[in-house]
Amino acid sequence: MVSLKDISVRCGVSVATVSKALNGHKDVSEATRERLVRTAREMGYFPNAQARALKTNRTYNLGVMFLDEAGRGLTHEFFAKVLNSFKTEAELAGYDITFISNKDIGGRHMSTYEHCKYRSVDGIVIACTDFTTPDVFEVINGDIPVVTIDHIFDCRTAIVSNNETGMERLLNYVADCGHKKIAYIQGKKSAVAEKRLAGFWKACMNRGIEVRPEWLLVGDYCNPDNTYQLTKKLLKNKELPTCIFMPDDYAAIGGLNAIKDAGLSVPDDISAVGYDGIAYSQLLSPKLTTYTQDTPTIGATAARQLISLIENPQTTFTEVITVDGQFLEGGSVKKL
Amino acid sequence: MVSLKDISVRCGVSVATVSKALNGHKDVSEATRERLVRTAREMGYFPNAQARALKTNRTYNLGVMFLDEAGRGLTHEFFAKVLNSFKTEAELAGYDITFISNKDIGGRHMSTYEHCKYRSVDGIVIACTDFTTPDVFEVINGDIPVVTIDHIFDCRTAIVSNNETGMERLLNYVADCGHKKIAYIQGKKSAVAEKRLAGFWKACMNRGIEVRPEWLLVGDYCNPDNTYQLTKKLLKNKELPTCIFMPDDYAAIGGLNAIKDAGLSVPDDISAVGYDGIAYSQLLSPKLTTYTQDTPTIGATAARQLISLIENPQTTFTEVITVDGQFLEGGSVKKL
DNA sequence: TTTATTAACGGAAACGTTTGAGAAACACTG
DNA sequence: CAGTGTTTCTCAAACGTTTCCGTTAATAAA
Repeated sequence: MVSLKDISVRCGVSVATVSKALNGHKDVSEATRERLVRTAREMGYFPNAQARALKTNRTYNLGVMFLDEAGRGLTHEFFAKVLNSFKTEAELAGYDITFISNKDIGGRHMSTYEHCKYRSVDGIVIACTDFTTPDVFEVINGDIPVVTIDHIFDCRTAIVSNNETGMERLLNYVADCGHKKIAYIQGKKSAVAEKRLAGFWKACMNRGIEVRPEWLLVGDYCNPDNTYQLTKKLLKNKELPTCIFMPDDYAAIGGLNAIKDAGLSVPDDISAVGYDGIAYSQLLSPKLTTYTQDTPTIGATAARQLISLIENPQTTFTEVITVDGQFLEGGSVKKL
Repeated sequence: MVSLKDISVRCGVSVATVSKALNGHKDVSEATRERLVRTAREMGYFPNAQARALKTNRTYNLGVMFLDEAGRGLTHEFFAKVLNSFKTEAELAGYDITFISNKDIGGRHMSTYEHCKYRSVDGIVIACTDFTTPDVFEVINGDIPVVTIDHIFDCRTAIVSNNETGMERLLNYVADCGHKKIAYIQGKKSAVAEKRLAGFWKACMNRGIEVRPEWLLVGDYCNPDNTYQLTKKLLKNKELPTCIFMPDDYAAIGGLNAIKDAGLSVPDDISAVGYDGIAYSQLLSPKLTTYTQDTPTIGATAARQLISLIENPQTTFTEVITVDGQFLEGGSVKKL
């Protein structure tokens, strides 16, 4: 690989001058800068990322902390989509991304935060299903810039999906369709689950809809089997709800199967809604009525905020940014 | 961060000795090694990855080149699953992964290979839908260890799914069920598509099944809309096939919808099979009969091979490793 | 006792950058 | 013309490692 030194000997200047010219410093004449930049290009020069990082403590690497209890990781569609847009936006600014996690390296255990230090990432984005682990706390309390997704910590920037208003929107639609007997299967205890439940309650109050405790179940996100079981249980009640809120689109598939297996049909006998707006949901028939999370914006915003935090530490304030999703009308809710 | 120097002053030895002790060199006494290792642990020492890389030209970073024409990236389930197991296996050996691609950084365009050089990755895994791009060739012809997934280059290790025998297995099952009139929608031109088609032809020959040209269509992988259209077209034929081979499970959803929209039912009126064995396929009703690709093994094998190539360049030979999948019987094929 | 060998450790250069402190040259001010 | 600035460039140290080579002391061989 061609180094600064190679360019400097070719052009008869010092290494320092080449470095400054390429980095746009002021104390180098326009003529020599132009000459140096040109030969650098001709010789196919690229800065050595390691050497640069060693000097500047800036790696142009962003750490990505993705963790879900099921261990689906990248297979989790929400994560995958957010990561995809995060990555795209980060690369636009010259950053690459590195997955960080706790791991054993050379017999020595390394926490996630230690992993970050080891790799010297410039910033970290956290998107976990569980934000209460020691690993998360260690990162949050560390001195590396952090943005979190769908969870709010004090003094840290957070990008959150509008889970509360999204769920309100969904319920209002269902109520508009004339439904009054509504069941709700929520995902596992988490900030997201609480926000959605809050939106559900709030909207029910507003619309004068009674929320029956026996129709309020706690299950898992992204777990069709679990939702299948819970839906089955729900359908054993004396009085059936006319509409079921599924934890999310993917889990909903299990719920829909349970309804079908019970000899009922969607939406004629019973209606259902999901959450997320994943691609699959629109391939079902009927299409699932759901609320799409704006994953492209969430990921891109997270990247922009994180990079701003890194590059302008003094002028960037930690804040909570809410990203609105979009209601998606399918055919899974019957108009009564 | 605590450095080798910090440890050396604390213990009253030279930096060189600390380095050697921690790296398990022979010329340091057992007593001092033990002492140094202990205090290193106490002081929370971790090697500085940049400095080490600068000296050794080893970053313990593996480059991942994922590219599909649709730009789905991580959202592509096959890629996501392979990457997941690749990552897990790599981390076990102390490697992290970096996504590599061609990009513009600081006004200067960087090819994928240049990106690799810039980041000094130790090895590269390529999993693309299109292996004929200049970017791929540049990487293949470069001097960094490479393994490819589902595509074979001369003198490069490849991990390939058993697309040919997998498809044979699938056709044999369908033939066993009594089907003789079979349609086949293949994915876009690629090594994978060719292998599968070869398996299909071969098995048809063996079973004495006639392959009619009007039942042989070329479409896209992972594109339900496209498969919907093609299936619709297929169903307009005078004589209908009794079974349709869809490009893959995900695309199959579109195909199944087309069948349903034509007023036909699966498998009573027409049978269908997919390929891949994605989770979603088993949530359909009827469950899709398909052939599961062993993504965990593919990813893990790729990682192990790549690391072996890096760490034992002399004893590791480039080879083609075939990973077998598994036939998955659903209910989408009618027994005639 | 002398010599050769080995074990344990230190010195110092090197990897490719960045950057503050200075130096040389020149132009301006009063 | 002395002093002051400005522009443009070089020097050299530093970042944290690794590794070759040299040194010392101790031990084994002769």
